[in-house]
Amino acid sequence: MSKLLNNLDPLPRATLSEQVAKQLASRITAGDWKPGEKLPSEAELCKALGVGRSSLREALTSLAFIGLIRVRAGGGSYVAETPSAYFTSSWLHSGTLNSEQALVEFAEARLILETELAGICAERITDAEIDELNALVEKMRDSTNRPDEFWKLDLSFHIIMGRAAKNKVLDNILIGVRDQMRDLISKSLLVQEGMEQAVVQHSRVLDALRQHNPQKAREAMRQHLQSFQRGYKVLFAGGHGED
Amino acid sequence: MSKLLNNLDPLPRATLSEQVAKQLASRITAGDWKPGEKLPSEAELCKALGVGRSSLREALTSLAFIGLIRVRAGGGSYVAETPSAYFTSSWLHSGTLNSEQALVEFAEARLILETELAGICAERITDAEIDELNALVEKMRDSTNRPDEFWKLDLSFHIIMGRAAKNKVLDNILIGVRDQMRDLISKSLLVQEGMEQAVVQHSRVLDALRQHNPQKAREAMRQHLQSFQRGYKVLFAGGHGED
DNA sequence: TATTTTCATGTTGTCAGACAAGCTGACCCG
DNA sequence: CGGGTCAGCTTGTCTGACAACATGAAAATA
Repeated sequence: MSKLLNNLDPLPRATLSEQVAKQLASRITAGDWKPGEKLPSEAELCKALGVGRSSLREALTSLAFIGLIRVRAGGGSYVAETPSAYFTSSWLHSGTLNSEQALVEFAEARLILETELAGICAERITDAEIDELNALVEKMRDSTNRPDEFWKLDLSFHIIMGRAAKNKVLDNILIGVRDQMRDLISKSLLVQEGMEQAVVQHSRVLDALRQHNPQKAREAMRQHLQSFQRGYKVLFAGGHGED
Repeated sequence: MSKLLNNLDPLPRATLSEQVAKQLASRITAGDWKPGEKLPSEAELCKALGVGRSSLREALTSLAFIGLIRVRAGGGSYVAETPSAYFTSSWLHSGTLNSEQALVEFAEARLILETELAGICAERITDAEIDELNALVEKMRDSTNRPDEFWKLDLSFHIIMGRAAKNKVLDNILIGVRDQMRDLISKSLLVQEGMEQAVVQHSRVLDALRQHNPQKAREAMRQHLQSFQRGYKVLFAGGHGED
């Protein structure tokens, strides 16, 4: 039931309004329209894009909802001055992760976030949560020959840690960042002895958490992620030209 | 032209589809429909909410765009199993920042992010960027009697630092977090000698950046933010019942 | 002339209807 | 019992219509 059904991209049969939304979004982030500038009217955009008003409006309301644009009834649509809100959604939808630079930045962000999270987690984790993590590590030990199974356990470990840190804000941010790197994470485990290493490293992190030692937890997590980074760098250097 | 036009909430003249989107979103996050569950059909929702299909669909496509729900053509709408993407937008639209707990979490997240950002910034900042920051600190020195002016400079300082760190991912995350705390940040400067302190602390951070000393930069930034936290804690303890 | 009022025009908000495309389950046939 | 067919429901998209709103120009007023 779960052979290799894991990473099948749900074939991009995107709806029209979604395509329009993405296109407009990338146009805006690319700078075709700058913050504060007025977009063409709906009628013009419809004609230019060759879509009906419904589709266009669904796209515009989506962009307005995430705060990329601002629409004034009767007055037109404007690129928001502070498109701060956009950061998550833009990652999600416009595939920023193809450039190596973006990848490096994501990895760095994850390293920082996950390291510090481990630190505060060490201060706040409960015994029950420690038991959960322990069970996971045990399972991981038995799954080093099943990559797809293993990577789920790996992810669970980090998710439980996120909960155990008792900071939903950080947890959510980290979930978003991880989500962006999902494919990469699962692939990097396939590199050489990625999984054996990961087991050892996770159990080191767990030890530090068990001792409620933030400094040690941070250090263990940092080592884990750095070796992960080495893993995917090999991957990236090796398989360059897809899409 | 800019007297007290700063923090005027743009009077919630919300569009119908926006109201619907928010209502459905809060229903979902509240657990009325759980991840994986099927929402009622568009026709039913229209009748229940008393809105036309356009408005409802604009709401649904917005929620689909941010990944809260998944819509299958001909098959219905379903709450997404992994609503991770939602975190930003949920902050933005449903005012999560009223509870003290959320506030503490945001402050902690900001402390971590901004501290680490200062660290990598120290490694990568250019001379031109240092000059920019220096000019800002000078201006701050002369603005300790104009809070609204001062807080803009304060914000600019952090924004330039964000750029100088050369990591857009972290920068964007931090922008989002700061955006959530915007009101709080500006208010906390009014507390006692908030601004005089801030000038000193910013210049300490700047010194560390000028020396390209990550450790020192982190420490200076941590002190800055911790004193900021003390500031707003006073504020929060003092003025409890607004709204 | 200077200021205010009015208003025509363009733009967005919302509704309703129509049809295509897609999904689902029941029914029927081999 | 297995498999194909089809009716009915659901979403995707287009079109047309009208209300609400915004804006700038023309007109009325001081």
